Amino acid sequence: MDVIYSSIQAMSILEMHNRPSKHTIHIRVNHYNSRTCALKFTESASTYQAFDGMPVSADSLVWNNVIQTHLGNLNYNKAVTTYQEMLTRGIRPNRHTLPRILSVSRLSGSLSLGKQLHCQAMKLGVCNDIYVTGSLIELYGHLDGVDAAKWMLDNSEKKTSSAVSWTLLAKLYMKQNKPTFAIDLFNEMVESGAEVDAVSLTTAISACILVKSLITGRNIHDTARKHGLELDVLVSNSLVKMYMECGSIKDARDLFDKMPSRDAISWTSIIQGYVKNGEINEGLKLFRKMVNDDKIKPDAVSVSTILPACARMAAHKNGRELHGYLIRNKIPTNLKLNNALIDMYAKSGNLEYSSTIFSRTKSKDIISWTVMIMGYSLHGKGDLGLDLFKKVPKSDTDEISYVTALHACCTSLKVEKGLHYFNCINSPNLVHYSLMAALLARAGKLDDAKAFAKKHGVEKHPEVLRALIDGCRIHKKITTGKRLVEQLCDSEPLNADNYVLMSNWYAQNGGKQKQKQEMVDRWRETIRDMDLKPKIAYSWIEFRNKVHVFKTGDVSHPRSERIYWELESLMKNFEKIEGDFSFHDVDEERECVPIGHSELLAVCFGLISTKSGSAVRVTKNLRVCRSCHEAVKCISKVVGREIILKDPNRFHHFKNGGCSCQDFY
DNA sequence: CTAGGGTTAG
Repeated sequence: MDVIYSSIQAMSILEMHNRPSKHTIHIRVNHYNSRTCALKFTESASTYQAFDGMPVSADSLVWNNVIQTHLGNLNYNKAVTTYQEMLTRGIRPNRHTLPRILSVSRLSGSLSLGKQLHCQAMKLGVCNDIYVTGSLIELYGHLDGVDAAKWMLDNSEKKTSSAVSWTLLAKLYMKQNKPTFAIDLFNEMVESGAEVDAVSLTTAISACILVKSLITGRNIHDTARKHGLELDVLVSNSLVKMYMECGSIKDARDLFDKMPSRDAISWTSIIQGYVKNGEINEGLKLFRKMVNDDKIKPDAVSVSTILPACARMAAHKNGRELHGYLIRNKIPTNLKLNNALIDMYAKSGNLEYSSTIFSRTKSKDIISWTVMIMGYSLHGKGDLGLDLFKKVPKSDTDEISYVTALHACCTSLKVEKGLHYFNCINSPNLVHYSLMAALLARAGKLDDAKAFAKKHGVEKHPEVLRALIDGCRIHKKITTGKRLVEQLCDSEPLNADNYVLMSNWYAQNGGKQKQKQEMVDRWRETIRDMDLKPKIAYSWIEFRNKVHVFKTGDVSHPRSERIYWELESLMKNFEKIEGDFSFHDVDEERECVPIGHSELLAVCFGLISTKSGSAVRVTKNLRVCRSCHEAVKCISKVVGREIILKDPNRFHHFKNGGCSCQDFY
């Protein structure tokens, strides 16, 4: 209170006397390279003899507070004027003044002011103060490059350079995306005998996370142990995160369990780690444990780190549980959290909830619009998405919102509109190009699509090629498609999925059975010979708060036998209904399993586990294959239930023998 | 009287 009062008092005094002074000190602007500037400053030190006459005054405290207040209010000009006024009045700046005014010069982006201040700091004899050194490192680091900052640290008196200075510099390296430099710096610091503290360890550990080096991470863990800081909450939080990011869940968990006290960050990072590794069940379990056992209230931030995971996993019930938690505990939501909820519900198949939250969100930003439009589009409701896009304030649109507009055009096959929106984009990027190519190709305008790609010089790009291939698949342009797949393999020779695509192309379109099989086998061999690893297909479904995962031909599920029995009896039904229904011998997943594709297993598990009439929601990590798509259409009719299948590209709402994607998947 | 800590949605 006193501080505030004295600041106000000082300010009013200053304002009263706020007229130009007769003896303003003129400070020469130095343009020397920062590596040499300190020397030059010394040479020109005689310019600043004025300081010598200044008495050390208790008044500095008040002035420092005024500068501090202006700094806190981001009022840089006023801070500088105050500092000048201070000088003209003969108040000697001290080691508390310089860091503040140096921050002002850094934040206002003025290197020349900073250099003048550096010079004054030397003249005033405060240059070796650790706070002054720190702010100079920050100043040079942000305005004159990290090398200048390094020079600062190297030339500061080692005995005064605290861990803070080292850490500041390490942070600068990390901003420059040079985490190895940060790690080297940390090791140098340890060797130099400077005190190792929690923050410097944390910084070094986050550098390890960037380089994903478990070995380096373990070394730093050892250092932390030696200094007795292993269980410091800051250090162990970042170690837990490091182990998770570097792929050692076990180390992360061991340390986490050892921690004497955990905060919301500890819990959030271990949960996020599990979720990132696909172990969403364990993540949710820990979330409940955090709330119930540790009595920690996750805030909006920690919930919104977990929600996107639910969105990715399409774990609708889990996401809803989190949402329910927020409501029950009256946790104040913010726009980001609301957007994450809209996105989560849309991506996990519950558009109604999405649009409810969306319409209740008062101050929408462009992300709110984007996630909602994308939500509609993912569910095959491109028209609704486009209606919504019309309502987006024009000034808010950005490149990503146009991505959703084009996506919506794609799902509703609106070629003219697509072209119109494409022309509205200031600087289109590859995503826009490939969506446009996909739109044209899907609409059957394959030549236009190719011409479009060529015109923009993206005709060889994998994403564009994939879009064109899709068009060929839908419109049965078998020969053109094959050529494009070959091009795709040429342009990405190490992507196994391309050869899988090639193999499937032959399997589905390759003419005579024997010849077909030969080609399929040949491509399989290629994949094996090149030692490439195609993605493994799996599907999952939520049941009783757990996510059940199925791989192709999976027999590991406890109810496996019952699942296959169900599948076989359903198959008999299709034959009756569809006549010549049959599966392809090879599909997009490389496996030669006639039935037992992961999505069918998950669907059947859903059918036998939930009550009749309710919708079954399944998610798959790869695109659903054509035969499964047909099969699920039939199943929806036979069992009279809605089946919602999410693949990486879209949602398929199967109902009464049809699909929302209208076979344009 | 003062710097360095984890960053959340498309």
